[in-house]
Amino acid sequence: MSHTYEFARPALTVDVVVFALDEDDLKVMLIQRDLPPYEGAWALPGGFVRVEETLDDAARRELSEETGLRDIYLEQLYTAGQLDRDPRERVVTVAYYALVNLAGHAVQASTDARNAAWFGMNDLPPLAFDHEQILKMAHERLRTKVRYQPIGFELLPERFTLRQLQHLYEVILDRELDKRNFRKKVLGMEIVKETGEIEKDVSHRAARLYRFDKRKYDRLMKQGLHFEI
Amino acid sequence: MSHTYEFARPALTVDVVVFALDEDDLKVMLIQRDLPPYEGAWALPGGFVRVEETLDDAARRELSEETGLRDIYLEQLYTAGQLDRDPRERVVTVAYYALVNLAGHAVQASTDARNAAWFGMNDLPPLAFDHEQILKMAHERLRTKVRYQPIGFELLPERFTLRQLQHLYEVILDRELDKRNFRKKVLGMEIVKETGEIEKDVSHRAARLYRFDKRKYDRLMKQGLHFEI
DNA sequence: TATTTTGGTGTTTTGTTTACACTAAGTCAA
DNA sequence: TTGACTTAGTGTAAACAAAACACCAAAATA
Repeated sequence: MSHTYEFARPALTVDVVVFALDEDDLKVMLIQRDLPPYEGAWALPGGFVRVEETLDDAARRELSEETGLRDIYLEQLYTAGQLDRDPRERVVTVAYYALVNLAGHAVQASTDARNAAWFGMNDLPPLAFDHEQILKMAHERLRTKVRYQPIGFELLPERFTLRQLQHLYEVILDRELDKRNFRKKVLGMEIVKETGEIEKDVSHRAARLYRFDKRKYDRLMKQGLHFEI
Repeated sequence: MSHTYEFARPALTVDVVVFALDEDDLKVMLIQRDLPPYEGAWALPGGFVRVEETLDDAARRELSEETGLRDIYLEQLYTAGQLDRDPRERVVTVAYYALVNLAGHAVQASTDARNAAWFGMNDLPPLAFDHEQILKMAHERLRTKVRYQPIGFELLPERFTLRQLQHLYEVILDRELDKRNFRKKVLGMEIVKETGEIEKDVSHRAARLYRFDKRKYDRLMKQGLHFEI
């Protein structure tokens, strides 16, 4: 079935920059394209927005179809509308970024894409379309936002050590932080809570496990308080 | 001439929240609709994105057609895609916000809209579509962004007094600032420059006129320095 | 049981932010 | 022309926040 409109309409897509964190650095999920244009090149997961779904729904659906990831933190980034960003026709894309903890979510490439894989931010292949630009913007947004919104926790397992949390900030902000000052600050804000447990299977003294206390955070923010790292 | 596609496509529009500042208050430009839906209601200026123009171009074109405003500061806000935001059909809109100084730009309602007018942010009429939500978001963005980006200057004439600048921040941030601390901070950052002139036609002691020094600002930012009010 | 690795903890110094009040310059009206 | 009024312009001290800095404890491993 086809659809006819009085005026020409741009196609509308969503693209998602999915970030994750491993021991060493920040990773992005990419998909190898199995269709022209840019056949064989790596690209952000994404696809067309259906007329009966919201933008957020479209982003979640594409992510689930192409990578198997679901129930993850997702936020709109910006909308790219250059005239020549797709060689076939006018395509406007709403870009999102997502944060996932590697431990909790196994990735499986599925029917839509030949291959899905994680790439280190310092080891990226050439990307299709304007995806390099979108990725750059997402990275920048993550860097600025992580400092005043507690989104970093989305990259960690539910229970984490303060070392892991500090490591997260060091990787994202790309600078070293002082252990004592960091712990003072985080614990002082009272937005993480001890679980009473300690980490297991490590070949050194085990650290306490904490979890992010969202209730407490929301209460503090309502009082006009301030989160900042 | 009509256009046919294999899959249904949402319509794509742009909407612009135009802010200005007068002596008392932050103002927004609204347009009274002369067509259904929401005939007679006030709405943000905006309209359909043409297939051969970028999103920014569409926003500028609509703004110019509907309000006569041109060459003003414009920045993308976010893209709204709820299913029911327009009663006629699925419409996705890319929202922008714009800043203009009232002195430099006379507003003229033109053919597209019966009427364009400024409204104080504390004295808004009911708005068409989801424009209230978009406006709220734009206001929030302005409040946060003005503190760490020198966009406030866009709301002032090219030459301004420190009193005007302080007033701007007080209105946008909705709190009083200390005169001495404010001046210390602004002059200390060295991003405004004395023009050597003083204001005219005021019925009290005339203040010095300054202008924003963009070159200096860019240089400071390149050195990794920080703007914050 | 000695060695290695990471966990966990306070104090001092430095810089930043806030609070606060008076004199100077010009306008206006009596 | 003088007195009253309005806004311009200026510095210091106190409070608070950020940064620098080093050692002992606990657990694992050889």
